[in-house]
Amino acid sequence: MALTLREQQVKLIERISAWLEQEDHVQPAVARVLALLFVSDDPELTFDDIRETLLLSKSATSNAINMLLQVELIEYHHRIGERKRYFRLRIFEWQMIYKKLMQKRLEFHSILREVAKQRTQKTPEFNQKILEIANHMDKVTQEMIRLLSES
Amino acid sequence: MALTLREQQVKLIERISAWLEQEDHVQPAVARVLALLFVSDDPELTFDDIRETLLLSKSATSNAINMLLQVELIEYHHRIGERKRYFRLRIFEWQMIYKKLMQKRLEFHSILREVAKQRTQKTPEFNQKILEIANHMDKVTQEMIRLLSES
DNA sequence: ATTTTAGTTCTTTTTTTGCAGAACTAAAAA
DNA sequence: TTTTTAGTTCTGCAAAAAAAGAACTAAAAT
Repeated sequence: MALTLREQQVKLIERISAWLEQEDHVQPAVARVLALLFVSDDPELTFDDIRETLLLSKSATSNAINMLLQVELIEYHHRIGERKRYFRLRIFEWQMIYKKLMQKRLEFHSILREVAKQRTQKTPEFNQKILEIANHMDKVTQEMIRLLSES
Repeated sequence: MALTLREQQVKLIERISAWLEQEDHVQPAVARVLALLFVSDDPELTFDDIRETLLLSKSATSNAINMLLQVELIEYHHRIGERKRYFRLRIFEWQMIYKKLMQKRLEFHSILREVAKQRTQKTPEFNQKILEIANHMDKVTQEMIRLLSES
């Protein structure tokens, strides 16, 4: 049976998922599943708890859960003697999540260095500027990653 | 008349725009316009240079340019005696760009604090954990913003 | 005064995404 | 052995996003 959510819980789910959709371009159903795990009274929910509470189809629920598992934002475990999985947040390794975001930025800086190298040689100042910026952004990003590792 | 791009330039445009589309969810035409400004031999291009080189319609070009202007990733100026605008990258204020991204994260941390406050009181450890994480993420993010300001 | 330039805005078409629903599957329970 | 549980996978559709094309506009040039 579906969980009964208080009005404030519903509102928070809306706020969280709106943020995730707009800022991180997380797809709606995925955002709502994640949000539900933040606000539900029980921090561990089953497939059907999620499906029934959010009024999603099985396929949408399955997809959303598998996406969240893949990016390691949630995890599951079994309770002894039970078949179904209990899903919960994994945000407690949030440094890892932030680190991944930073790593992605580093890739972009590499592309920029490639650009600086391959550009026409007729614009040396511009090329140099791109290279400097790539290196500078890279240094700062590395520093951020270090900062996260210490946390 | 359209610019003639070397094969390596085309490949770089593809790499840059693919990254922007996948990691930053920038829409295709916008990503390509930005990419073109990185790789074109001339760092300043007109509306029609862009339109013809990327084979875009006027409306798509107009939209893409205006979006990039709005988020301050590009800027334009006029050459004396000429009517058309010359667009160029503004990535040289990249710290500002990164700062904006970080500021957005802070909003999410605020929502999390709200969650911790509004959750059921029956899971004090879980609530406390959310609060601690929000505060911790916030501190580190602020530190990153400071790091960017120094750069 | 009218034509051209450098775009913008509106409408339509195309493409992509997100989800529902049904059919399917593998393991466990009865 | 068959039935149930706990999902997954496939097909199709509706809505939203992205871009095209045409009509429009304001300033400048002729």
